[in-house]
Amino acid sequence: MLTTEQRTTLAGNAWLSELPHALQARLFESAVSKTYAKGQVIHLTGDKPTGFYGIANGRVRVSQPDKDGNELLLALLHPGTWFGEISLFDGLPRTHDAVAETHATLALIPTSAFHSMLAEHPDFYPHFAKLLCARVRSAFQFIDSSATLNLSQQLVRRLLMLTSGYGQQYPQAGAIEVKISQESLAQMINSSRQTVNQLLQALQARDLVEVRYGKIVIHDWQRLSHWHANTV
Amino acid sequence: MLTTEQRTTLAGNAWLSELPHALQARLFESAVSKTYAKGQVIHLTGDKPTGFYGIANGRVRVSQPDKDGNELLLALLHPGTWFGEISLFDGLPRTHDAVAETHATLALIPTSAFHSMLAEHPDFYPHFAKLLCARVRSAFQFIDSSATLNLSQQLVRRLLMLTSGYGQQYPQAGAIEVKISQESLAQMINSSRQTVNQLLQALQARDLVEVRYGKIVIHDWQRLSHWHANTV
DNA sequence: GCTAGACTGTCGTAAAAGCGACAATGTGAT
DNA sequence: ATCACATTGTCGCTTTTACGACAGTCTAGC
Repeated sequence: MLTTEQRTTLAGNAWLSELPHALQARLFESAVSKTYAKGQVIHLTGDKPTGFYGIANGRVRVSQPDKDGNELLLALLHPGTWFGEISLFDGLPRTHDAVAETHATLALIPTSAFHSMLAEHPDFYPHFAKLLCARVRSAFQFIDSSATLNLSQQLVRRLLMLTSGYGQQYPQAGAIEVKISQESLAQMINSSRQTVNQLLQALQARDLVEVRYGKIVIHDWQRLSHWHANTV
Repeated sequence: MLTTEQRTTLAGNAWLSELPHALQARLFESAVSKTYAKGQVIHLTGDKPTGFYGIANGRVRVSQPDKDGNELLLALLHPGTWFGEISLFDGLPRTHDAVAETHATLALIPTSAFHSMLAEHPDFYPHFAKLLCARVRSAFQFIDSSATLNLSQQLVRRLLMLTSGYGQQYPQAGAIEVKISQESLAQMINSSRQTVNQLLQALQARDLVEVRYGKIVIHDWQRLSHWHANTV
């Protein structure tokens, strides 16, 4: 069972808040509350789909291990974000690892409950199709723009992408801490640690980010986003 | 109306060929045949959705104009490929331009016909969900790997991506001609014309591609794909 | 509190890629 | 057939980035 507070958080999501109330209610009915300890694995690349997850609280890292065993961070998911729908619809294995970065509570809608819900209410389908579309659009935008950005722009875009849940999340209100080393950031944009350090220093000088030990703090997501849009 | 030959081509697609016969038949029923002259626009970025397209013959360029007005090629679609489903499901404007590269015949399933088909047969939904999932998976794979590839690998991956319809197309059997200047290719991987020229020469020396005036010829897609997989 | 290990900041040097220039070649229009 | 124009191939030179090295700083765990 989910608490009222958890439901409020889960409903405060761009996609879910626009769903008809009947669907929202049905989702919450089917949801099972699961808690994860810090560092606990939610699912791994290659796992069979177990269900559709919504984050009630805590933070989830979505990543992939690369060939050298390093973690390649794809997204940092915040409360209110739903994920895991892809494996649910095509039945294929998970494409990424999901790990609880902090102690976290997730709403899980198990595969069977999910499918029986859709069987009962086929009119719910279009809403999930829209969610998938949002992911595709977000990903295509990323691919298109990777052609024209210099390193600094790529770095900022990665930071924005990491913290915006791939087209689903509302931008976070307060400061966002991205726990990632400069080494890992460098890997993500195909660059070197030293160069990333320089770029981050430059961004910090403009008050766009704060560079800390093992993490980047984004105090004003909107500001960073605007800067990115205007320098492209 | 579509000819039998056109139907055979349209059904020879990885996604469509696995659909239940009832859905295939229904798609063909709703389809309108449209022909386009070489260079004719099918739809532009920002257009309202008109329907779901399948290529019966000819070749379609999917691109976006960049800020300098240059064409940023995203995909080269071959007979048997279906496209345009994203705007159909979320009702939002087109994300790309689609232009007939050669004289082309397309099957168009108009928006209204598409939606009434789904209203009548909600059991068709999962199949379209799978198509969307394939796009998402293909795009995510692209994003993940862009972190770890050097220029040459990025170039090859773009060529493969351009010619594989973003997770939908079977690899083409014969030689594939990618009509694109080295200048445009350079733009796509954030590099310079001169560098792309060197990289292409190197690939040509290994018989992986043939460099011609204004185009790249891929004689053996599988071979290029294997080379790419093994050098990562 | 202390300590081991991880991370950051900043050198200098080496390697890679960008970029202007220009000759040579292919293509489509007339 | 000719011609204008786009594209390629290949110089150098300049700029950017990678990479090794090392000192200083932070954090988690005991």
